[in-house]
Amino acid sequence: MRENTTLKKIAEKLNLSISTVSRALKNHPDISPETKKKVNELAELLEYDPNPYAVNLRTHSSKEFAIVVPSLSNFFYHSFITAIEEDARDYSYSVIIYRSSNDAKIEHEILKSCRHKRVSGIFIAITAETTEIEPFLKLDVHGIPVIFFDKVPEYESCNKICVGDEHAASIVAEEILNKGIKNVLGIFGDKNMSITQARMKKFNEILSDNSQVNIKSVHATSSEEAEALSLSLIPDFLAKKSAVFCMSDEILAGTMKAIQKIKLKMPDDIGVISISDGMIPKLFYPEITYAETSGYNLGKLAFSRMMRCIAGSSFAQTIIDESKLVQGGSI
Amino acid sequence: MRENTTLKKIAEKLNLSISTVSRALKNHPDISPETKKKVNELAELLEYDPNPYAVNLRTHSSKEFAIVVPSLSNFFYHSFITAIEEDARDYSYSVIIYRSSNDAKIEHEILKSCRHKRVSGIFIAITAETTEIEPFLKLDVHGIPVIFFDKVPEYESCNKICVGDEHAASIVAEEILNKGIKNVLGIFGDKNMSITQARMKKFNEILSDNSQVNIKSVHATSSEEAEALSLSLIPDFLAKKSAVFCMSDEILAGTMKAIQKIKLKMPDDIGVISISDGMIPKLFYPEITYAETSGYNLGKLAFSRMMRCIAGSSFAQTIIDESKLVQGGSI
DNA sequence: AATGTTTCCGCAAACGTTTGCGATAGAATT
DNA sequence: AATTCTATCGCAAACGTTTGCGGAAACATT
Repeated sequence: MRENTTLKKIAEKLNLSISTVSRALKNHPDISPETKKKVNELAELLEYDPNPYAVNLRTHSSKEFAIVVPSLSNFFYHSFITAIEEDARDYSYSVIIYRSSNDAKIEHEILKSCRHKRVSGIFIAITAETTEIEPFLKLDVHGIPVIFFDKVPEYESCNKICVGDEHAASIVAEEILNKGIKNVLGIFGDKNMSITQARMKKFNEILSDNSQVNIKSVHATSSEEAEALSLSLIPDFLAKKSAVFCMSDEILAGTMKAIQKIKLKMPDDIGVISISDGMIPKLFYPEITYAETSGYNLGKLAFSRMMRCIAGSSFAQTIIDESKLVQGGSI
Repeated sequence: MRENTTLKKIAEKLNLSISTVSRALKNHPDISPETKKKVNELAELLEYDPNPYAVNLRTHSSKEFAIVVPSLSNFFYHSFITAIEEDARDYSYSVIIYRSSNDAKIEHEILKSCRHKRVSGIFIAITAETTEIEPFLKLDVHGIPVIFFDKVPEYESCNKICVGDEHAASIVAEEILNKGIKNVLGIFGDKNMSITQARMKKFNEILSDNSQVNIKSVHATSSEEAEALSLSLIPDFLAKKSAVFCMSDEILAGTMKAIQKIKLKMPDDIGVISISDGMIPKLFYPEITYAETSGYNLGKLAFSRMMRCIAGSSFAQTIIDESKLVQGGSI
């Protein structure tokens, strides 16, 4: 096992002190140009790279961000991560990705590890079962900023970056009105999730304003359940100009299975519209019209908020990212 | 910013030396049971956790694995990561995930970072443009085992865990023969990729043995290209008992778009079969029959290989994971 | 009572940096 | 010629651990 080159080695070869080498490498004004040149050349040759553990031990700063997500099999998180990584690179931070598996215990361990590694900051989408926020506040006490995104806690005074659930639901509802749809089947997710409540409230609100539209809302907690509901309910909707709204990708997947099974054609037999990050909707023909929730945008917003926190802003803020309608041909 | 508790603080409160506290915490036989009890209790109370930077600086070991993948939006890698994380937890290793974005330069930086962090080991699926393997060999010199998976280099003497491309292609071909298909359109990926060559060779080999089957092979490098090819070629196949084989999810997505566009019914109008991790095939009705390449299996195999390496095995090995046919109803 | 064994614990060095401070030389100022 | 600057550099402490070694009791053996 070959050893890494250290300041000490460079110092010995050049007959200098360790401190001089260290300063030369960071372009400290105390060091003469000639010495700097010599040191830099040898460092280059020996492929010197500072030992991050020693640096951190000394300086208490790690120049790395942590991103914690419940799951990775998700286009939305993937594009969020992409956005963060892009920006982080510009500021020469590196990013490490953690996966909580939607398990509060694992999440807690990850947090602890982040604390001890003294990461520079944490971006986190909490698990569905996360109830305590003290651990997060504790991180702030330790000087590690926490930016919540997507799945955020109820707690008020913390930094949250969310997709605009109300806004997404509203542009979907508007589109339904525009198309002159008279019958709507809305399939929503788990009743207890705040995302469900927000999307459903706004959606029903807008469509109820228009007395000519007939709405039926149901809940499904899995793709299979969405499929079963679609199979049993959609046939009743075929008589008149109608559409089904799927609140999420998971539900959309189930509904599409049913539509294929009954051999319905979009948009004539039935319209389909959803809220999505855009991956699933593009697998079908015609492509599904959807309100796009952009993980990428969210990432950009989260990063700039993070940098502000690191710069010293202790002011907590909730930022909402609005989505835009992407036309498929399904409605 | 509150400070973390250190050995020193515990030592002072208990009027002990730092070394005694350290040893007590690791249950060293030199320490009396009473002292151990006192120390452990106070450590618990103060939420002591060793500073990983100090530990690493001292011991040169980090107890963490790195997983490097080109992309995260991929069910296959996701299940690979899941498998590694499960096993790592059992051995109290933690895992950090890096994303190379299919960029050799970024990959190289990640590798450097891994080296300086002295991760305990690296699991990596290399980028399409990775040509040099010296950096990987250098890691081995530094005592960091590297296990390649999925996308592996040509280089012989290294540890590789791959899906059995030949085997997957063969069971797909067998299924085509079983179903009595006479006309086959095979859509393969980029000609230059070894995975394409392996799958195509075996596929054509088996079907050619059977003189009654008529095969046409084409290449597509994107989902859109696959769709275009499907649109133009599939109509010619409708006359007789025929099927299309999609080498990958990307191609399958394009082909399915075309099939929906032409309004064909599976399996009567045309059969569809593919090699996949299983996510995309389940979005359609009927579900697509596919040879399953399991990231999860690969992960388990990779991990046990890794542990053997850490235990000292310098013997390089290539392990092939065979896949199994998952029946949909598409052929 | 003298010696040998345990049992329990502390000293101090080391890992590789960063950084405040002091030291030395020559140059510039009186 | 005595003094003050300035430019360069080195010393040493600190970050929080781990660990070889040695030391002092307490106990057991002659």
